[in-house]
Amino acid sequence: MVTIADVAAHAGVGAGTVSRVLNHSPRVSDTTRARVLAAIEVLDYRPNPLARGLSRGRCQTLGVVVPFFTHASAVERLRGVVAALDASHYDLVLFNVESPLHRDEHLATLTRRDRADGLLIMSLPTPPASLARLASSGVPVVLLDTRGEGVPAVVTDDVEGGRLATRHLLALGHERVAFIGDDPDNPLGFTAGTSREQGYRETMAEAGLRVPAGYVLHGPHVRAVARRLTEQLLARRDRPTAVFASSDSQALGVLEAVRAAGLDVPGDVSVMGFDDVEVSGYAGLTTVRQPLFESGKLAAGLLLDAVDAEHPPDARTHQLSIELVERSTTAPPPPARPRSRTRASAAGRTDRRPAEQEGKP
Amino acid sequence: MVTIADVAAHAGVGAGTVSRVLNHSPRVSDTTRARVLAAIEVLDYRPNPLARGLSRGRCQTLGVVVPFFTHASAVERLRGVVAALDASHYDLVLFNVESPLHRDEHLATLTRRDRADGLLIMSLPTPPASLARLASSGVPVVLLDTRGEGVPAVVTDDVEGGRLATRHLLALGHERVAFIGDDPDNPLGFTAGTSREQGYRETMAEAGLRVPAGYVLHGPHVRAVARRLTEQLLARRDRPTAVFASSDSQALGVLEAVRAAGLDVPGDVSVMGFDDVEVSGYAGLTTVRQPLFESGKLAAGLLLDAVDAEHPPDARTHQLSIELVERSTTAPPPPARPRSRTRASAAGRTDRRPAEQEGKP
DNA sequence: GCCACGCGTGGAAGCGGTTCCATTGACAGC
DNA sequence: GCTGTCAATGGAACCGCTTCCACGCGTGGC
Repeated sequence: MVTIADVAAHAGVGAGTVSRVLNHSPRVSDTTRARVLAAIEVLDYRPNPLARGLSRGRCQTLGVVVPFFTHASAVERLRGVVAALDASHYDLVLFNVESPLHRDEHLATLTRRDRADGLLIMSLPTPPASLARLASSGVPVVLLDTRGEGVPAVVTDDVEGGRLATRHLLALGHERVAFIGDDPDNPLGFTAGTSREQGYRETMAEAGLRVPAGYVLHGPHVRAVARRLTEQLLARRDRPTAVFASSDSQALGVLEAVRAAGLDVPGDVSVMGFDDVEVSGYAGLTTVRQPLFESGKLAAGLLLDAVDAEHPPDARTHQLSIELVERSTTAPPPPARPRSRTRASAAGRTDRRPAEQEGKP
Repeated sequence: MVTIADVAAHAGVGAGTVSRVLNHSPRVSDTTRARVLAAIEVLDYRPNPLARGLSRGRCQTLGVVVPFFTHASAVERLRGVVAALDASHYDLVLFNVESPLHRDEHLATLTRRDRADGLLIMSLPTPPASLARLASSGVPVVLLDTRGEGVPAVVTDDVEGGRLATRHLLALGHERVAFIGDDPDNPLGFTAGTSREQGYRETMAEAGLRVPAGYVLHGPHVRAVARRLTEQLLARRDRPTAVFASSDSQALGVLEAVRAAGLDVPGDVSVMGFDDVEVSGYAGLTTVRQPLFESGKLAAGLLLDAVDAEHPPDARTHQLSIELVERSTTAPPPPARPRSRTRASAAGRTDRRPAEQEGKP
C-alpha cells in the first residue's frame, strides 16, 4: 500500500507538498509539481479516501434515501440521479427504506458529514424533526418528490396531475369515474396518491358530478391489490365507465381486472394511470407523464451545487411540468345507458345488465 | 461533534476502554461497560465511520458495479442485493458502468479496502487482468451473472435457457424459428445473449432444422431496436412462425412489431422472451424465468460471508435453476403452409402468400 | 546594503478511531 | 509475606491525509 509518504520520499519532497499537488494548490513550483506527479505515476499512488475524508471532514459521498422496492417510479428517478452523479467525483450510497423504523434509523445516522456530504431524500415524507436535525447538522439535503419546510425540493404537482387526468376522462364524456389510490395513512406516509385523489375529487365536484360511496378505493401500491380493488368496482351495479389509478403500476392492475372480467378497454371501461413509467408505453396506457428521470437528474444537480457551494442552497421548490399522454386505454364511455334513471333513483331497482359481457368472448 | 474522548472523559475512563466497549471486547468489567454505555447514551455518541475505517483498514462498505441503465434485469437483481445487505452493517455504494472506460476506471480504484470491503460485479464480463488485480489486492469479489477464473460467481445457465426456449417452440410444432439477440461484440462484452443464441442454434441443429441466413439478428439491448429487427423478419418471404428474443425487453419490441404488422400473437407468430422481469407477467409473455431477485440476494450473501470470513471464499460457481414460464405469446404455428416445398427449393419460387394477413383486420 | 516581504517548502499537529503495550491491583500459591 | 499471574485499564502510537506554522531564501524598495 503506497502512501503519501512514499511518494514524498520518492520525489524527494515533504508530504505536505505532495498533498498540495494533489489538491491543486497554486503554492507549488512547476518543477516540484512535475517531480511529484512523476513519482505518483511511477508508484501508481492513489490517495486513501478514508484518510482524506477524516482529515477534511467530508467523504466525497452522497446518500440517497429511497424506498427502493415500493415504487416502480423510484428506479427511474434513481437513474436520473446516477446520471447526474456520474460526472461528479461523488460516490453514491444507497439507503433503502421500507419502514418508518428504517427511515428514522438512516436519517439519524446521516446527520453527519462523515457519513455523507449530502443527502437526497426521495419520495419519502420526512418528519420535520428529522429535517431540522439535518439542517442544524449542516448536511445539505435535497428532497425529491416530497416537500419540507425550508428545504429545496423537486416535486410534481400531483393535485394538478389528478385534475388533468380527471378532466381528460370527463372531456371524453365519462361521468362515472372511479379512483384507485394509496391509503392516506400508509406506513411511510406517501402523499402523492392522496394529492392525485384530491385533484380527482376537485374536478369531479367542479363538474357537478357526485362520487358515489365506494368509488374511491385505497390499498398498498401494488398491481395485485389494484386488481382486486377493481374487481369490487366492476361488480357494482353502477359500474364505473372509467377508472383513474393513482399510478401506472396500479393502472396495470386495473387493466388486468377489467380484461379478466371480459370487458373491453377502452370500449367498456377507460383506464388512466399516472407516472408514465417505461412499461406504460408498451401497455398503451393513457397516463399523466411526469419527468421521472429528469427529476432525479435535477435534484442530484441541486445537491451537488449545495455540497460544493458550502453555503445552504436556496430552499426553492422546483416544480416540473406534467403532461397528459393519451394512448389507447381511454375513449368515450359506451353509449346509451339509462343514465338519467340511475342518477335519479340512486339505489332503487335491481336492473341487472346481462349484456355487459359483449366486449370479448 | 462528540468524539470518543468526550465519552471517555464523561465516563471517567480511557479512550481505549470506550473503544473496547464499542467493539464488544470481553476485556471490560461489567461496571465499566455500564458506565461507558451510559455516557454514550447521554452524549448521543456515534463513532465516526471514517476514523474507524482508517484505523481498521476497512470501511463497512460494499461496492456494486453494475450496468444500471443497460438492462432491466439489473434492477431486479439489485433489489435482491439490497435486500440481503439490509440486515448487514454494510453500506452499499453503487458504481454505474456504461462503457468499458467507466468499467476500468472503477475497477482500478476499487482494488483497495479503503474504497469498499467487497465487490459485487454484476453482468459485467471482467477482464482477467482486472480480476487478478482485485484478487491480489485482497478485496473479496463475487460475480453475478458473469464468470471469472477462480472467482465465486452466481450465474444462470444461459445456454440451457436458450435450449429450453427453443425446445418449447419446436415442441409446439414450429420449424421457422428466428432469434433476436445481442451483438456478440457489444462494447461491454455481455455474453448472456450469445449464450442464449448458442442454446438456440444447438437445439435447432439437433432437430435437423436449418437456420436461414438472416434469421438471427443482433442489435443493442433495447426494445425499439428489437422492434426494428423484427420488421425485417416479418418482411421475409419465409417469415418465421416464432421469434425467440434473448431478453424480455427485446421480446416486448418483437411483440410490438408483430402486432403493428397486423399479425396475431400467438396465432401467426409466437414470441418467447428470457428473464421474466416484472412486466412480462403483465404482458403475458412466455419466457424463461431466471430468479433475478434471488440471484442478487445469494450473491450478496456470498460476498458478506467472504468479507466477514477474512479468508478467500471458495470460488465455486453457483448456478440457479431456470424454468419455462408459459403464458400467452406462444402456440402452435399457423396450420397448412406448403412447407415441404419451401424446404426443398429453398430460394426458388416467388410464392407470395397474400392470405398472410388473416390474423386481424 | 539592509530589511521587509512573500514564495516555496518541510514538518508537525491534528482528524477520531483501534490496538498494542505497560501498569496497576487483586488474588492464589508457596 | 512475597512473588507470579491475570484481568482491567490507561495511554501512546498509528492509520494516511490535510493544513497550519515556521523557516530559508531570493527579491524589491528604501
